[in-house]
Amino acid sequence: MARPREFDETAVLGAAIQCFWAKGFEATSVRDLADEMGITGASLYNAFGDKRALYRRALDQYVAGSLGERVSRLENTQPPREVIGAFFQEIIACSLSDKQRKGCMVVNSALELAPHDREFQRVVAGVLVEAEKFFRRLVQAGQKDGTISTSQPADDLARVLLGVLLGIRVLARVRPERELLEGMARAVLALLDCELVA
Amino acid sequence: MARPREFDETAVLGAAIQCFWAKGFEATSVRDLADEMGITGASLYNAFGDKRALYRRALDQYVAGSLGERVSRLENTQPPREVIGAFFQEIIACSLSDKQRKGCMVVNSALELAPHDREFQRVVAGVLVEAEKFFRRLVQAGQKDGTISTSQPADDLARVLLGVLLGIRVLARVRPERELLEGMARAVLALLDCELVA
DNA sequence: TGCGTTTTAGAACGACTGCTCTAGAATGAC
DNA sequence: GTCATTCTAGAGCAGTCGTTCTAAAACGCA
Repeated sequence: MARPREFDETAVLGAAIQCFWAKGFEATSVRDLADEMGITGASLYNAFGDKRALYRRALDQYVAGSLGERVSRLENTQPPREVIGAFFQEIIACSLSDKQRKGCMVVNSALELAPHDREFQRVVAGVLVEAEKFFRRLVQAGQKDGTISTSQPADDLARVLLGVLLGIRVLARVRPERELLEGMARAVLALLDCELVA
Repeated sequence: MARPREFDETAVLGAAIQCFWAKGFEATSVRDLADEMGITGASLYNAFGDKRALYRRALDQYVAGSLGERVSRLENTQPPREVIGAFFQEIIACSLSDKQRKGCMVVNSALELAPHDREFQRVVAGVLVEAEKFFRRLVQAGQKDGTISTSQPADDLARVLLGVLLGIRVLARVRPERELLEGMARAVLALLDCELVA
């Protein structure tokens, strides 16, 4: 019928992720994107619509490849308490090795786009709900088999795990210090092993 | 000698804070700023140098008026454990009543400017160090008089309090739900009252 | 009242923005 | 090979960006 597309969509989206992730939405120009993706501006608009739609696609692919991948890889392979510990270890490791200090693209989107854009607010909120549910499943399972403290409701424990996760992601972009990030994780994980006094 | 300035520097900085706080650095134009501040672009450049320097001044004034004010108002007026609780209550209250979802200008700066600008990295890191020290002073005092658990080192407790603070600030911009934010605070505060099992 | 200085307002600068258009090249179905 | 279609490259669009310039207005001091 017609001439087929010359580029691989997943691959060029990967390049777009790198741009948006490192510099944010506003600070990334369409020319930056086209250069990094190895296509021209016209092809970019033809394939993805506009800059905002491209960011949307890039964010989806990022989420699938980071949170999504991590959740499906870790869940159900170890006891729940260990999964939570391993999850935070991974987050800290990738935060500390992130020499460009890109942080987490979901968190970046939460602050730059979500507050002023209904669709992104919905999408980012959805991702954070999924993260919260992930923690809640693990906490509930751990409370059931006695490996996680029942002194706090599972809902609250899941919430605070999510909070510390976001805190680590923010702090790592400004103070990427191992002892700081590990101390935060250590303390919140201790909460899973605690009983209230009196 | 010469014609005096027609505007109050603190007042126009307040207007600049509102712009930068709500929209971020990149998305705020110098024309937006001049309009909101009620001065012309030329006066703005004459008085503050350039856009980046203006942001710097605005951030300083913001920090003094928010974290600085809050710390000096709350510290030493109640037992340390109560100060920490009151601090989080205030943060949650102002996050929930923030209809524009501006969040915290320090956190916003941490993500938008600090990773790519050495000076802002230093300034923001400094503010976060101050917040951490504030929490550490309170935890240490509480551990000394027996009102805060010693099951975790004061350093780690201060770190996790900072982490949850940042987490609340991020989450509130996307999911400003009372039960979610309060649950996070509830759980981390419970850690101050905990003892490890066995 | 004039002088020197510093303010002001608003036009103007080149560079860049997101985006579109015009060509022409490349493809698959017939 | 022909043709309709869809790709590519790159120039070009109007608009906005941060910043500066020009000129006039407003002050303190003599």
